[in-house]
Amino acid sequence: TKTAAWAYKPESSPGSRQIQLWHFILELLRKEEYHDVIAWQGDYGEFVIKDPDEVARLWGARKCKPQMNYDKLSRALRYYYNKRILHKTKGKRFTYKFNFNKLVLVNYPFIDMGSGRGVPQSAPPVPTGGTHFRFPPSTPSEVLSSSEELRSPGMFSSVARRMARGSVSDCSDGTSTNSELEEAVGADERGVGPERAFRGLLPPRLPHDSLFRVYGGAPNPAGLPRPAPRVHPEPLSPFPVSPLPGPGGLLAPTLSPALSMTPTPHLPYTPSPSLSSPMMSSHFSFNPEDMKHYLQAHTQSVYNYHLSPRAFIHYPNIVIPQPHRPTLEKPATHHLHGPPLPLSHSLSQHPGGGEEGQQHPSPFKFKLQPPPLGRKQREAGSSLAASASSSSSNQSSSFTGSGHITNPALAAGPPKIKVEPISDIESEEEVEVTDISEEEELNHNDEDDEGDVFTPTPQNHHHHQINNNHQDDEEVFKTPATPPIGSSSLTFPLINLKTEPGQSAPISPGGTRCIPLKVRFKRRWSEDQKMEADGERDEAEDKKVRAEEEEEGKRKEVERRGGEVENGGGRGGVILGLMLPPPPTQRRASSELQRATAQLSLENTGC
DNA sequence: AGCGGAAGGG
DNA sequence: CCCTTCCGCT
Repeated sequence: TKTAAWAYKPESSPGSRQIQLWHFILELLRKEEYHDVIAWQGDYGEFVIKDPDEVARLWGARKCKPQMNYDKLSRALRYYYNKRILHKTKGKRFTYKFNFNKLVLVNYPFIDMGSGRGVPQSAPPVPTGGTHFRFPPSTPSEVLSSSEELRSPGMFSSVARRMARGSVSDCSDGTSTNSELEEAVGADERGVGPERAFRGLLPPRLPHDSLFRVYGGAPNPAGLPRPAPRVHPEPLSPFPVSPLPGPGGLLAPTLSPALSMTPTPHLPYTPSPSLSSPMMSSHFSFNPEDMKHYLQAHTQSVYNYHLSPRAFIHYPNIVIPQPHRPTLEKPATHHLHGPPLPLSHSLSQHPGGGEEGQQHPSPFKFKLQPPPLGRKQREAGSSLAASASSSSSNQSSSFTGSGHITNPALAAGPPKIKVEPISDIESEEEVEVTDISEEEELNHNDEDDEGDVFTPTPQNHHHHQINNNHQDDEEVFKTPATPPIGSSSLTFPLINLKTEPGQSAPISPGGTRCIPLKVRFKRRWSEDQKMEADGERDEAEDKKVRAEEEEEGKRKEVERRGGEVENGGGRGGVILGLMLPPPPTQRRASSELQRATAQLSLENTGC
């Protein structure tokens, strides 16, 4: 369809037969068995290929390309740069970093990347950026774009089943290494399934991740007896689900990095302080009330963790009560303080609700959004003037075009840029999560976040080198923004919630108000952008990157001027999963739903 | 080590 | 589209 079709295709999803390299990488990353080969290391989303040859071998095995080697594999990885799925961590050998800014989970119904076992509950959905946030379709078909298999309503099981199996094995010889396979499959059969899906998939990060866990409503297929039990929320965890170490001793990161935020970007997972609040009911539903609670909890957590204001989720029309905090409290971002507020927000599970209706969980798939458009000139060696004709103007760019906002720099004719992989923009409709802009270098702490700060455009001065080395410093995490409200997308009624302009925005410890979605989105990208912008930008001043940046820059401009421009259209990101809350009618998915998460592994057929 | 163009395959 | 293969340049 118009939108990044390929991204939505099941084939692009984890678990699909046609595995994509990045899915594969993620798969390896989540498996402990491969920790000596490839593992998360460094910054958030950063991973190191410890054994390039082995990774290449595995990849080759999966793709049945015996001739695969790191040189080739790395070429493939480099193509991701343009897609913005990955980027290279400069200065670190064999180290790449996922641009989770661009990756967002889409439809991940219940992703619990948490501990395998337990799985608790899901968290309320956090809209990730898009301008139009859409709630989950009632029927799977809506969710699944076009896949035959996925489309059918009953398909959940089959899908789950398929997804459940996966392994990284060798083509020819039977060297298969799928350790989890059986387990997963077994689980699936029992109706459990997907919950473990993302386990280990992402880099460990802060507790907030759990907050974002989504819960979609998918129930496990027919009432299956739920074997194991869920875990309760960890007492110490602020959110319902706490990342408990998996059986393997590994803890499973829980959510998509894209959604997570953390004050401290360290690899090692650190247990979070506990927060549980009475306020949060144990179960989360997507009705306004619950939503409110959720938001409140979130807000509170933000406070508790001294997170940046940008972390506030802002749902339009919903006013989030301010957490009660004794005085302002720690504006500064230091370590967390001791006694967290109790916040519990476990989600629901009403077992009883009867067999839930059926909601089929949507198998989640990875959605990719096309990279920014923008650089499409390139080909015609000379004539760029007539560009309009040749290059298609994208819709998304449309708004951009409106402007007169041209950045001088941008205005300058972009040199040739290769469009190559960049897919064209997608339409804006859909669940796009686009519109996230980047920029902002973080000045430690939020601060300027407020109105959108403008991006430090590479105005040229060469800067420091790009090593990201110490970037640890900081990084406030960015929160996924909430859906734009105005958009028609909201399906459930939030309207009742009152909103007051004044109050609508939660205030950060520092007194900062909630920033507009757009801004927030922008912020989300900032981290990477920061790196990229500062670093890469310097180096790669000209190049495609530049084009992209420019585009973004324009966008920003627009935003700035226009204030909140609603649609953005912009660039998209790859979405790992977007969580869609269940429609009001079908809520209560409960635990079963949670379990609905599918196993991501891909299958490796014998070649 | 890493980058990215070019061509080709499925 | 998404690599895979080859390759020259840094």
